[in-house]
Amino acid sequence: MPTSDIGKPRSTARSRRERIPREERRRQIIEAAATLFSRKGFRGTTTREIAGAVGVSEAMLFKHFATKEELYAAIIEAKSQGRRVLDAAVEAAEREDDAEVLRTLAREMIERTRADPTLMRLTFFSALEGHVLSEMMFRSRVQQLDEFLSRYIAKRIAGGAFRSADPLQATWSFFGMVAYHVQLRELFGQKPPRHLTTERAVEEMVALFLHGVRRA
Amino acid sequence: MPTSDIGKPRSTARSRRERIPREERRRQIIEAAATLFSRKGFRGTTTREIAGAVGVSEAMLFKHFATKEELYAAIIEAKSQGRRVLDAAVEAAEREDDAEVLRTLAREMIERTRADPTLMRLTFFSALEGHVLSEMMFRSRVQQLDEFLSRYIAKRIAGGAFRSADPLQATWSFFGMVAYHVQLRELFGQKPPRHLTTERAVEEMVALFLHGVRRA
DNA sequence: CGGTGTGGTAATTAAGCACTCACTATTCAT
DNA sequence: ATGAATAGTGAGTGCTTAATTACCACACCG
Repeated sequence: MPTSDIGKPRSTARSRRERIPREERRRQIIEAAATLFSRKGFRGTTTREIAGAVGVSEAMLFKHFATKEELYAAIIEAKSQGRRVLDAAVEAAEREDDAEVLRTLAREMIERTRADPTLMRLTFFSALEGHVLSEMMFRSRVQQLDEFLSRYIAKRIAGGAFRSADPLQATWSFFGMVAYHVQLRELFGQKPPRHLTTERAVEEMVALFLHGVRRA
Repeated sequence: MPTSDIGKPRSTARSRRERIPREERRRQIIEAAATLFSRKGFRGTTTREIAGAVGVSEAMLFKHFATKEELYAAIIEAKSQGRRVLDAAVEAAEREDDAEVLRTLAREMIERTRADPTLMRLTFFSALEGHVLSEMMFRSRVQQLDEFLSRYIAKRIAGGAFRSADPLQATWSFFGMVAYHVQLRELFGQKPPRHLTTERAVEEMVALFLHGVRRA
């Protein structure tokens, strides 16, 4: 690398200064930062890395976000804006098709997390790092699901289809099965035996929830 | 603060240089570091903080552990040495008291984590930060439980007491309920409604596992 | 064509980091 | 007592970090 041209003004080929509109750069930065934070945590990710990933100088980041903290907040806000998981389950709920309600919820949660584990990892990181925004993200994601399923279960109990039980605890139990399934695979890298496909696992969870394991 | 006595040898009151035997200091350091790592992660904790928490100079840490990484390894080793969770469950398993087996496991897991969340938090942090040792810790803690319960379930299926199901998936489903319960309370700070005591939650999990929720 | 706003950079700053070194104090066996 | 071990420290070292500054090139607008 020649040192002679240090400081010289350049207007030649290397000046690959792709001029990109404000909002799009912003999105690029948020996307790159989210990926990195989800992989290495807030503290484990440097602004230099983020800038590098976007292909832009560090100073550019700080034009968009005054502090690293502020960038983090922007990510949380962007990511917690996700579509509702339960659109598909609502229809099954109207038909009172228990198995299908559960199946749909489970499949949707598993599939989404596998497709993009960023959100899950970000959620755990924030919770562990004690970030103020953790609570917000967690609520927006989980609360609506809790309400939907526990309300459905309460209705089925009232209708006599389910035995008497605490609807909220039952909801948490089911989501617990699903969440743990996802954690084992996406977080702890535990690979299940070949015969235990996701399909199969979901069916077993649903069956367990509806019938239990004990005979008669 | 007078500057005149800088560098002067001191043998007076302030020289609170508690001389403590090697092994005990080592334990102190490990304990302090474990607490800090579990609160702020490996990357989020500085060697200065650790030293401060022990009440010792940073240089001292490095007399005991050549690198921060090495200190981390020592923690993992110390912490994964914990007694087996399942001693109490074994006896119930011999009597084939299904409910008691599950109840005991759940209670033990919940109680231990509540008493000292360090291990759980450390496990999540290592998994997220992609630490090599994460796997080790996770395995030593979880594997033996998986084996115990899935073997028990397999036996009960073979004996005709449980309906046919995948024993490993059933195990994960149950531990999922318990793990999620703990995570909600200890990690995400979700406080359950007053009537949902731990006792009650455990009973509901066990009942759900054994009978399911669907009537008849 | 000259100004002005804007997308961009390179170089810098101040603090913080893991880790080291030269040295001091305390213990304890002989 | 004395001296070899060992517990302990204060003051660095070199490097990395988040954040700042000063400056540059281009587009578009009158």
